[in-house]
Amino acid sequence: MRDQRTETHRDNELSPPDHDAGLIPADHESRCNTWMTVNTLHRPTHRDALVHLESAFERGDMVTVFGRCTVDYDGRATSELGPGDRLVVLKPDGSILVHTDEKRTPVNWQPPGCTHSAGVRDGRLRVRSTRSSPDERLDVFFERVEQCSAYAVNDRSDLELVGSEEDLRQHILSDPSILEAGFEPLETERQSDAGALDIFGEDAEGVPVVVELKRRRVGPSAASQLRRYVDAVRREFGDNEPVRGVLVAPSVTDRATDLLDREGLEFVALDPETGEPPVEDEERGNEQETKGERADDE
Amino acid sequence: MRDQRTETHRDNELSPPDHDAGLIPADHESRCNTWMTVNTLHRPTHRDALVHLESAFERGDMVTVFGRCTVDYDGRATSELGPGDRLVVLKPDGSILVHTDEKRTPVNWQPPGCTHSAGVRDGRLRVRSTRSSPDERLDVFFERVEQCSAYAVNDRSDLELVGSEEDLRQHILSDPSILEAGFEPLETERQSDAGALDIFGEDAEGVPVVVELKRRRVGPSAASQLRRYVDAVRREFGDNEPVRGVLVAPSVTDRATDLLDREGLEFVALDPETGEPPVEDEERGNEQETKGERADDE
DNA sequence: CACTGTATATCGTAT
DNA sequence: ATACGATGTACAGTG
Repeated sequence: MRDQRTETHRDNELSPPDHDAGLIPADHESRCNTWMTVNTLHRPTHRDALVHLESAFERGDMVTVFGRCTVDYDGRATSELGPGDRLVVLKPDGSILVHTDEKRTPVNWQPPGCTHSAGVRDGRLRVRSTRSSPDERLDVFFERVEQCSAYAVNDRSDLELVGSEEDLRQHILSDPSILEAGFEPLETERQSDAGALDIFGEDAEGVPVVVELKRRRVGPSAASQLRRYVDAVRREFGDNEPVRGVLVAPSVTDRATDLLDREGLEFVALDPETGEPPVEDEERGNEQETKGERADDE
Repeated sequence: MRDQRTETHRDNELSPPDHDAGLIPADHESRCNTWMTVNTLHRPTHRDALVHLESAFERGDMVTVFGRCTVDYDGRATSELGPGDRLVVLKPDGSILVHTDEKRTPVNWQPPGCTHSAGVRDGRLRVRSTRSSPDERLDVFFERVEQCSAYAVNDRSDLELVGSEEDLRQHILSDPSILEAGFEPLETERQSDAGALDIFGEDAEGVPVVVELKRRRVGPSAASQLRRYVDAVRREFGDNEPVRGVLVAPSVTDRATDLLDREGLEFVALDPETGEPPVEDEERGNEQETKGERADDE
């Protein structure tokens, strides 16, 4: 992902804070290892934190700031957050996260592409992140900084993930019969007036089939999406030509089943990881005949 | 291996402040300065980090761990992440985030409700977060810990946010004419076979109107959603009764406009923050006559 | 629990 | 840049 650094001298921003509570002997720390990967100030003055932040931005470090703060956001929406202790994470790609002690989702944030800056205003440390298009601004005002760390990140690895919709597609393409005997895929991402079709193919009778894939249990919106695609293909092919629509997912809700039935669309249960029919919980209310023929109530 | 500096700044932790897991009374706020709110180890041994983590979990602290690690996830999907430097955040509500130096979204995570644990396995520090239903496990293996911090978080403030779909609804309910002259809201969240309708009302002629609200520019899926609702109400009212469907959003894409037209549905442009027609970029390809009557090409 | 829909969604890809 | 759909979406509200 990123390159590692080669510079270790950072003594300028390691000026010790004024209070002595929780002091880190910075110079000692920097000598501990040749590659300085973390640089931390405990209870710094706003001024020291400011210098620390700015040099971290300069270096392209990832930064965390913990302390008592308020947050102000104005952009796609507008929000205010009163005083509290939060962990703020600033990334060199321009993203910023404000985390409380709850939830996976930050209470405030900004996606990559923003510009970070810091300053002292009215006796508070202001950490600001802005961007244009859309015009947005996120301000964090610290009345007190408990800790401020800069991290030199070295990360080349990419995440490998199994069980996506793409995996489900590969399962079907490598063995089309798991969808239905005689199914023949003709095209993936085939364009239509309504957008790209996941899989377009023909059944054993040569009837066109639109296949929409979902990696997890589907509701009404997936049924509607399939309908839009089938409608588009029908407009393309004319009213005389039959076109089938098949929704493929591990399971389906009752309301979606009703919708599919009304629209004359079909459902096939497949697990995205295995490419096989998922194990049925007989208790659950969604029994579908996985081995029976498809209902031809059209 | 490298066990330099095993005891780092733990002095305050050894005299427990007994601050019952971050729930600090407001009237003791002044004393908060003397309490230890952050507890940090630099380059700890795995064993020291382990002890630090476990007592932080015990206290209900928020925790960050930075170092070189690999990540293993198995649950709704499966993923692997090779070695790299990451910032791991563990929250007392059971959520965990693994952040690289890029993206707003963590590279791996677990939502609230998980159980955190830590241990040393094969010379690596293992931080594990698990839950059942769904059965999921996230393992972070640190080959080296650069820094490990525990934060006592005190946060009572709630986020106040303006510009949501709910705000748009309030705008329309307090002045229904911004939707259309003579519009009368009758019910919000009215139930139908297809789900709850944002606003259900009547126009000046007494014709039923289904209103679907969106806080931002809408595409085909919003049009389909409105169609599902209108269909349900039409089934309810019978074929003789006319039912109108109106999509309200700041703007709409071309494909969604086509879809709405084909379905005989309507669009009204309103900004969720102001409740007024948004300022038009004449350059943009989505000109709609904001002051003209609605197109009655049905 | 499951179901449904919103989100400052974020993110990737194609146009 | 916008459009469109996937996401291990997360999250809230309801039944």
